[in-house]
Amino acid sequence: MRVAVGEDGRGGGALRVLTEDGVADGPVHRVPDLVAAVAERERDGAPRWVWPSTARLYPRLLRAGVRVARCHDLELVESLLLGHAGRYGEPRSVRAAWARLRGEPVPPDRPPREEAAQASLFDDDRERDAAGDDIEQVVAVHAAQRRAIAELDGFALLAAAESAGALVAAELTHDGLPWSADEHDALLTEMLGPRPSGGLRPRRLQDLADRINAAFGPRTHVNPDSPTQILKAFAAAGLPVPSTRAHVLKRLDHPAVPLLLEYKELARLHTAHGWAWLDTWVGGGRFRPEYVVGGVVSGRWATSGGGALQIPRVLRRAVVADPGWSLVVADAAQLEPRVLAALAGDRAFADAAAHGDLYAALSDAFRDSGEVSARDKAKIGLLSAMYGGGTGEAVQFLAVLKSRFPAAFEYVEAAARAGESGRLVRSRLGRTCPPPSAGWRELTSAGDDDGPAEPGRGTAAQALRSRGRFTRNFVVQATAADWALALLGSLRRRLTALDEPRLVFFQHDEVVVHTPEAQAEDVADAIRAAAEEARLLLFGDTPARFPMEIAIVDRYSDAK
DNA sequence: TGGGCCGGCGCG
DNA sequence: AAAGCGCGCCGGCCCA
Repeated sequence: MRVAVGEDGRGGGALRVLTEDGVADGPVHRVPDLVAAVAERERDGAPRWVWPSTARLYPRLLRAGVRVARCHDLELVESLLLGHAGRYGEPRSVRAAWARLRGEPVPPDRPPREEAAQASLFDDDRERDAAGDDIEQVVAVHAAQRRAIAELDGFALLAAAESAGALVAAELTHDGLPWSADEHDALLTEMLGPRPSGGLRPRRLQDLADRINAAFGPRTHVNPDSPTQILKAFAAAGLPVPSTRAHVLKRLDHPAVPLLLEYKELARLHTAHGWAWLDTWVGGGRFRPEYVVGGVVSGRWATSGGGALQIPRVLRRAVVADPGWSLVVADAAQLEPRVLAALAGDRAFADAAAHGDLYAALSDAFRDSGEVSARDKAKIGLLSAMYGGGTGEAVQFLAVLKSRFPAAFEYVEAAARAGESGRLVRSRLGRTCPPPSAGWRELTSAGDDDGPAEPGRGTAAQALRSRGRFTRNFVVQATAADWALALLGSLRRRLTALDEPRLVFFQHDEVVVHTPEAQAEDVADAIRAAAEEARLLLFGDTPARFPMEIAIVDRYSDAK
């Protein structure tokens, strides 16, 4: 059973029962307390909730202690359908979708900030009504989406997985990642010195900054945070460099270099994940980042604050399970090459990807050269195939891959050719890459491959290759995201059955579950089962496997 | 002073 | 050793 939901902007709303196809199957029920109404229906029957936006509605339900099993997120599905039709970036609200159905002018989406502010800003009923949902529109847009989905292979699963992902994302924010502010503070103090007052540099950073200045001599003054000033200082010292990136500096023989490298590393920790970050993002022993489902074209999630997907490895020491609880940390080993093996139906490759270390399994195709191990050659070759590299030694490694695994090789080559000719490519479940920009079409259609390039735009040949690399990678990265989303949905369902364990972190191909110690092994089993279910849902009987590396720990940093 | 771009680097 | 893909965030810096 499905139930359509519309909010009225005052805490109430409307519900309407639908058939699976989305046909209204009863009258509209107006309810004064939407949270209570959803809670009640979820208890007796757990329908699939059809609502405009999980990100807007579900946090309120969670705060009231209400969790739901399934939903259909109209805005996320609208985005997927628009993308499939090559119409990236068009408004995706229910209002906009309704207008498209009726051939009326399509209203633009409201920026997220305005949306967040809306609840508190309205001071009269008319404005509230304008911000609320029209249940008739909800029902009609859902029915149209169901019809469109039915025409597209894999899309029903994609819509369900994306919607389940939205539930997970809201729950991750609500539950939070266990985070020890004391451990974090101790780590910062160890590495940077005591917390400074005001906007001062921590002692260790100031000390390094002073020594860097001394290393450049008495007449030079540099702010180590300024790449421009560092470039000038090295040039003045007779060492012109193209940039101040760590790998460039490493090649220089100058006393400032080791100091600068250390400064950069510590300054990064201080500015990105220092005390200010701790104050802003950690409270009550939990880190609560905001995730953006569908925020990356490939279907990966983005974050809108807190940088949850860029937590430095050294900080994982601050992620500590509650007393009597454990963290179950699981990541999909070498997910992308395995996805390619399954996608391409490359028998030899999939067999190699059936067990254990994939790169090691492929390394018999290569020879150790002393400098580079056979395993590393296999890895470089694979990454080059998936990312579009192919300079230097990678060329030979690619050639070996091509002869050993022709189907996998051809799969990504075909995706690259599609991109270069301006066509769209899709993930296994149908998530579609954005079309090339008008500027790209203009630049590449003239046929002036090596004509004079306009400043800053590059040549047509560069643009073609760049688009080819993008679509080449898209098919693999987006299908890996399909798989991860399917795993997440399956795991969420299994954890609900275990009751207490909670998903607390998700990062592309890795999950962390916070669980009572006694249930840790059950959680590990649930993760393995979810990975297997995702494999079957996406690829059926492929011989490729997606092994999960699982660790049961008290601290995130103790996993691998 | 605030917006926007860029260099650089964290994560996968 | 870096590279080839996808992101977010910071400080510096330029401009209005």
